[in-house]
Amino acid sequence: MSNKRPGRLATRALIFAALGDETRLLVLARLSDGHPQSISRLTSGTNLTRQAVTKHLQVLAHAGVVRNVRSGRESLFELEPQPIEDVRNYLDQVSKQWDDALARLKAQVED
Amino acid sequence: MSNKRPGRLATRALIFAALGDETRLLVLARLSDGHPQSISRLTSGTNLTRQAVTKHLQVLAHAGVVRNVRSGRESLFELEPQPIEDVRNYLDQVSKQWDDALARLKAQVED
DNA sequence: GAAATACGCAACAAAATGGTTGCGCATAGG
DNA sequence: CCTATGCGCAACCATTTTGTTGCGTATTTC
Repeated sequence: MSNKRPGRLATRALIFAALGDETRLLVLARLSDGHPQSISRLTSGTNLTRQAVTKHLQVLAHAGVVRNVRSGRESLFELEPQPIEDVRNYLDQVSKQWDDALARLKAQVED
Repeated sequence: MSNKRPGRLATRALIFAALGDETRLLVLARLSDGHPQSISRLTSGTNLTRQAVTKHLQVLAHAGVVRNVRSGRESLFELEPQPIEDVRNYLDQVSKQWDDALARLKAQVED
């Protein structure tokens, strides 16, 4: 029984990796206004080709950060907030662990 | 005068990219206890070579997520919380924009 | 129905990434 | 002093990523 499931850590790494590109952050910012947008629309404003933007969108979609909906001849993408929430909470947790650890170290020194 | 400065977006992309790897997330978790640790120590517990871990640490250091301090013959690494705070706040902002946008859309529909 | 728009698929190329091995140097400890 | 430990550097390799071009297909629009 090999565990083929990605695991939480791998999932988070995937999400972070998806966010680790300037173009994709730009796309993300554009989609954060709540309006689904087509690939062509998202392409305008970048200096890339439509296919390049398509690939970036697929990376985001594979990480679950974005969802695709087909409408007529257009392929619309909208933001999916849940994965972002996930990594946001994760970073909160890391920060908290760090703070707590520092507090403990400081208390130990002052003892 | 070309602007050589990375820019906020590029900086954030760099940080996210640094977090976008399972091994590096593991290292991060290990360092979040506040204790600086040597490369050899961080290598134990992974199935990688010391050089591989060194490269991962360099990626993290280049993103500013981690800081290197030399102590004798050991190269210690400790977590640097500021970049993590930065992207954490950024994700907060994205989430808020999304929520606000949805609220506006909903209000418009119910109108 | 013909032209324009939006897209998908595939092949390809260049560059970045993730990892290894081999080597040499510095420092700690018996 | 000599040995073991911890690192750094460089070469090298395989894979993935990032981007392009070319072409075919579906859907509007006139």
